[in-house]
Amino acid sequence: MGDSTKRIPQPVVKRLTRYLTQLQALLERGDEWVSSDELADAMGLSSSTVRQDISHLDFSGISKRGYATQGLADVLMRVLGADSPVNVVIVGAGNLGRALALHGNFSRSDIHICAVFDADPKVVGSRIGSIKVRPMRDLPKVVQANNVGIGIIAVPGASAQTVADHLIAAGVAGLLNLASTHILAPRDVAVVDTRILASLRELCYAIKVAPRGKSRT
Amino acid sequence: MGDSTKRIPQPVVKRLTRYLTQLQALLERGDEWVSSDELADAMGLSSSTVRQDISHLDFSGISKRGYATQGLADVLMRVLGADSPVNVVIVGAGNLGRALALHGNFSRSDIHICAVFDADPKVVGSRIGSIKVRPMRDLPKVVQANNVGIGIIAVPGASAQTVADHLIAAGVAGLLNLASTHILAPRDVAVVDTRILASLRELCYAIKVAPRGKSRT
DNA sequence: TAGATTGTTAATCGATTAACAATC
DNA sequence: TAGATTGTTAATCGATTAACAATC
Repeated sequence: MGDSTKRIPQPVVKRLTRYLTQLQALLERGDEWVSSDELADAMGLSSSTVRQDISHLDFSGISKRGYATQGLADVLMRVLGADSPVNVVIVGAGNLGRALALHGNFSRSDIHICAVFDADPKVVGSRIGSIKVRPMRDLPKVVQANNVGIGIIAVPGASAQTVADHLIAAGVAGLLNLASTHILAPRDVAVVDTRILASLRELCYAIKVAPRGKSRT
Repeated sequence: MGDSTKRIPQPVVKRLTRYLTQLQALLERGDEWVSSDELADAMGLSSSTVRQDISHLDFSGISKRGYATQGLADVLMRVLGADSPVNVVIVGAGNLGRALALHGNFSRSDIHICAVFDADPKVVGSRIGSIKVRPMRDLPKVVQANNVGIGIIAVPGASAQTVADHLIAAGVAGLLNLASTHILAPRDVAVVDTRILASLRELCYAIKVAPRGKSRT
């Protein structure tokens, strides 16, 4: 039985976000029930892990039938905080910042991008879709006025820490760091690094130690 | 002492890629030596973890002085496969694909983006920087001709699996998946998900359970 | 030398997996 | 009912941390 008072471990939270994505796909297909085994198969896990993870939630499946897709999705939304909208700002109106601001998935979700900022006066004032790029000095004002919870850092590594400091000072509670450098933040500010370049390096290592064709033991 | 025959655990590889980034920054600053403690501080780890990680490598520090920055960087490059160039293709010439193709960091590294593909005939033929967008039917040819090791999936979730299948059939050994859906691949193909949307959900959870100001125990 | 820092072992911690009784 | 699937406990596995002797 789930105990909503306990903090859910990070690896479990990571998987829960994936379950939610998967459940939403199942809902679109009209599947009313899903078993731990089906979920596990779809995401490359064992059914044991899935059940263990779900046991962190305040939600029960039914023997022989599995989990109610809609019900589980609802609980996950609530637990992950995906049921209440979050305001987000993006700093950096370069290619990556633009791509994120235009990314359709956000508009369909509870994540609302309410402003894009850039330090370059030449970029300030231009439009990304329906969003106007604003100067950095507006940051504190916008963050406070819109109760912005998350700042997305989409600037080169060299300025990432400075931008982070500004966002933290403005009052955001979480940072999504798209730059490749590590960011230092006080403990009460959550930081998630996407590290795309690092992921590529991981891949390079993986294909080096286990090239295709060479079967592993 | 490092044993180059043993596979390095995934969490360690992840951190090694970060060490490399950090070391390269230190090199630019001209630092010749770095201690486990300094590295740990810069990345929010303990010095014990850093030493433990480095012990996987065939590299020794020197008591009282630490690690030779250049030497450690060199070994990391070799171990991670960052010393030999890798050819990469991007599938999807949308905002995200374009952003990646134009991303400066790659050109400065051993990662070489040699082609961008798109299924949309309206996009095929257009240019992204110096790269021309090619039709999907050219994929197998290009992958084989350039010995492409990694395919980057920058398409919407709905077509991600199809694109993955094409890339796998063409012969890539690794996939970087920027779509939010999970991808199934044979065991000899490495897959790394970036899951930007999932990272944002993680952040939502983090700021929900531990909002700023509410000090944790 | 004395002190700082590595390399490594052992202890702790936490996550995953296996197994199975409970149950629909 | 018989069989499938959950929920949960216990066992395993692996990663992190702590500690400290070796060493420059």
